[in-house]
Amino acid sequence: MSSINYNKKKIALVDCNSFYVSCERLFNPKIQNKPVVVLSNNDGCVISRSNEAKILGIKMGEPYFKVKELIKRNKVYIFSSNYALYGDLSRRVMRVLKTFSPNVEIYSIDEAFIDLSFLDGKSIENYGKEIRKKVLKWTGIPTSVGISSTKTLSKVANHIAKKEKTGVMYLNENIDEKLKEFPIRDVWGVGKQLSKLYIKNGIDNAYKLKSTSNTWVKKSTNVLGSRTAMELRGINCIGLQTHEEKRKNCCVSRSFGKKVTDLQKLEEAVTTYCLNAAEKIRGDNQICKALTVFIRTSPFNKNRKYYSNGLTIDLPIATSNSIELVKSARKALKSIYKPGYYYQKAGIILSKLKDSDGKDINLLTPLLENKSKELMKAIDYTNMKYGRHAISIANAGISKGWKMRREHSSKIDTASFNYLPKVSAS
DNA sequence: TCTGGGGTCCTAGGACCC
DNA sequence: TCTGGGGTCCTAGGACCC
Repeated sequence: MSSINYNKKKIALVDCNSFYVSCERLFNPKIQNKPVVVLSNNDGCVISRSNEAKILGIKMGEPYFKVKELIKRNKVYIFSSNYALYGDLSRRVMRVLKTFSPNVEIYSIDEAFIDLSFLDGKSIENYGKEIRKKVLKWTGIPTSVGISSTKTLSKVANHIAKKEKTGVMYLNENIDEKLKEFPIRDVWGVGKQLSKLYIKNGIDNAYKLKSTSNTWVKKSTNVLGSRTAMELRGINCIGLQTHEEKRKNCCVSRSFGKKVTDLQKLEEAVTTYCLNAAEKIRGDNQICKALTVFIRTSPFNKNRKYYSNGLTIDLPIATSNSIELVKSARKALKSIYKPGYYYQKAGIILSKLKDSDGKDINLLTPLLENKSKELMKAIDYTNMKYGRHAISIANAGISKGWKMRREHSSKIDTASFNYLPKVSAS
């Protein structure tokens, strides 16, 4: 007996192909059809690969030093990541996507869910093609479009679309056949741990998870696990989030280019991260009530003792004031710092964020608070105009011996006219 | 020698209260 | 000798995502 789905949703997942690589290619036509990778901060890991690079066997997230030889041998083009560029191009892509439906959820820097329920089943595949065409024409970024009745199924459809010539897949018929070929570890929401658990219980593809009793799934995993299984059955459990919500935490952390041993260098780093984070939350009109500082040595080096620690300070008054935050951050750092270790990474998390609507001004120090607000505005403005940290607090240090490596940067800045991409309007 | 960064959500367990 | 139970709130840690 076939069930009838009234008001069945049609959700498209648009995913930019090898997004960071595609961004670099936009400004460098020579690397079309060539193997290309983009490295994470500090040139640590491979985080984006062109198809040619994937074929060479370079894996996602692989440490750069492990594939360095392979990369050299095959003349793979390498880029250090340039997030300002990718963020800018992402916004352009999303702007185009919003012309296709009033209900768009920007899911990540290179992905968006689009509600296409207003279309009939016949026109939907063509609509997907139109989306791809327009995004490519207006931004130069290639995409894949997967469409189905739930977010989880549209993720599956998108995987399949990546292998289709058209780049579009409407998963509506023979769903079970497709799910039988779909490995469990590739299902959205199934990570390493769940994958292990499912396979141990004989569930090695998406179809088997779909057919497993919900009671078992819920008992063996949690509500998220059962939500995934339900979505595979075509039942919508994960709603479309069409308005952007403000973040609840703000973290700035970096690995160091060289290991750091002394407190002063750590202080410089943590101060810089703190200034960054404070600027970020002020940009969103937020204030924070708590702050965490963490430091750690390398978890990979088996020859040295591992140390990892963090301390959270509950602030007496919620604030976004850089000076206040830096003061607390330094205090936290001092109490977790231990000499004799080779630190690899440090970071700061601003948490318990809330909107700063002016009501939060402390009654005891309204004058001071207002003054510092003006000061923060001035700092943000100057940094925006003259480059990041034209103005900085003395403790941020000048030498920056701990700064990260970025040896392969394309140095493209979309804010500069010299680098505007040429898009053909044919 | 060299292994990213920034998020979200859920759960178990402790603290606390009556 | 006998040492409750149920509720709420918070947090740390884990799992997941890109």
